[in-house]
Amino acid sequence: MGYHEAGLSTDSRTRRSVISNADPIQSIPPLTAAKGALLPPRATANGTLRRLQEAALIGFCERGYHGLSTRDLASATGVRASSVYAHVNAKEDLLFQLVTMGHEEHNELLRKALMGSGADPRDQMEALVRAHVVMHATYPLLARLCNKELHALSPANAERVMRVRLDSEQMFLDVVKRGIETGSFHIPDPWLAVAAIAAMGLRVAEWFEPGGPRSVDEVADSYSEFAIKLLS
Amino acid sequence: MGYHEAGLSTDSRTRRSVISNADPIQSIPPLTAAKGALLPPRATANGTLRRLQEAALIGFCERGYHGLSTRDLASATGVRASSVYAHVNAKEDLLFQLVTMGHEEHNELLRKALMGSGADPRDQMEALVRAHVVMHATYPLLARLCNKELHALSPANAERVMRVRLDSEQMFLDVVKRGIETGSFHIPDPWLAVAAIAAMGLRVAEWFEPGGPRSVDEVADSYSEFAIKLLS
DNA sequence: CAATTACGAACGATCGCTCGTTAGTCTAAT
DNA sequence: ATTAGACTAACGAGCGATCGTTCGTAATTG
Repeated sequence: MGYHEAGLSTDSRTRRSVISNADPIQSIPPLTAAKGALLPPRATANGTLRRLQEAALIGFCERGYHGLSTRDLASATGVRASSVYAHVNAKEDLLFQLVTMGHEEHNELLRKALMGSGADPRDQMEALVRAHVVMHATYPLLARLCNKELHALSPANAERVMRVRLDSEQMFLDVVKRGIETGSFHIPDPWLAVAAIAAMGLRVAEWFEPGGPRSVDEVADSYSEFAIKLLS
Repeated sequence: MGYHEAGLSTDSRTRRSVISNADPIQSIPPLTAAKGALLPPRATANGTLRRLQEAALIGFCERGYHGLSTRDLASATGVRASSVYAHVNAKEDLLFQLVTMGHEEHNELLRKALMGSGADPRDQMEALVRAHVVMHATYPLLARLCNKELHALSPANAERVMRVRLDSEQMFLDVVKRGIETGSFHIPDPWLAVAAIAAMGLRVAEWFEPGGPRSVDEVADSYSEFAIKLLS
């Protein structure tokens, strides 16, 4: 069977016909064809399941979880709708797999960054922000999914994801608190600063393009510098 | 007719039964009952249309555009599904009304902030960030909708919204560029700094609670200080 | 009387998903 | 070497439910 490119047809859920002339001046960027790998190396699935995951990633991002039907998902994968269920138990499983993947990759990158940096809170924070930005610039679709479609998860699955998220947040918070104790940082509200720093990186996934004018490293450098300035 | 609270029933679109014990440790915050007004004063609609807008705002945020059916929307409004169409031509109209409202309110707040500040780029930036944060903390649901559900708009409607958005971005960019010229700011990449500063404020809508430990002013103060530090 | 707002019924389309079947592939016994 | 059986992944058909929307009509309002 030939490998179908994960191109999604026009949204079959918008029934009302729409005058679709006038290409938007700068609408949502066309994310159907990203440059690098869509999924991190920890995504071990291959074959049809892998293509399902990648098509789901693109489709959920472009249309939202409920906006992508299993038939369109199957079509983008090059398979029939019924065949999807030979690989997953439910549509939600795909979302959960992707969101889990994203959160665990993010958490591991942060952890490694922290382990690889010295004892200076400034170095630690730079490493954290760098890893945070690298994640969001390297896997922007996955990051977007993790931040926009959590509502479609069952409560039990959402809880598992949130646990990882809180753990990641705690890493930032611990570094900031220790930096205040050691006199490196001068901030009255550690949580608020962490929220601001994390937010900068999160948003990178919304505009970064692998082939664009800025390299991942340039953005990571700038943002870690921003973070240090912000904390000083 | 009694005013129905905009309580949404459990998601009727998730068919597969799910073991939903174990309340999530900190899942998506319950946004069904916000403290202040859901919509800015520029929302002139009253009566049923107003309640439709507010129920749509809550529902679209909680479940995504395609995740909220017109029947659930009507039910939350205290009306039948067919009655919705006495007030709007299509489901998308409600999303467009809300998203337009949010973007125009945001744009106007920025413009007023800029007009009310002096000639110093630092003051101007502080005013912009303050307005930016105030918007996202005062109308968090509206802000979330504006940043998560644009994909469900028709291309023509998305274009109109993006025009306002680009105009708002330009205000930040102009102030930063002039600040560099006057020697107030020292950064190599104005756009990147604007992206970072804007991102901090955008994220406020995801966690801010009107009755929470931090007041709107406190957050706005901190974030405008962050922005100045970041640009220096 | 005209306009507005609500309603129940129902339209065709699409939803997530299940079922029985089939073709291909690997293993193991003949 | 061949065959039997188990397993896999794909398929078309179709299930009941729900989708966004339309329509004719009744009640209310100015």
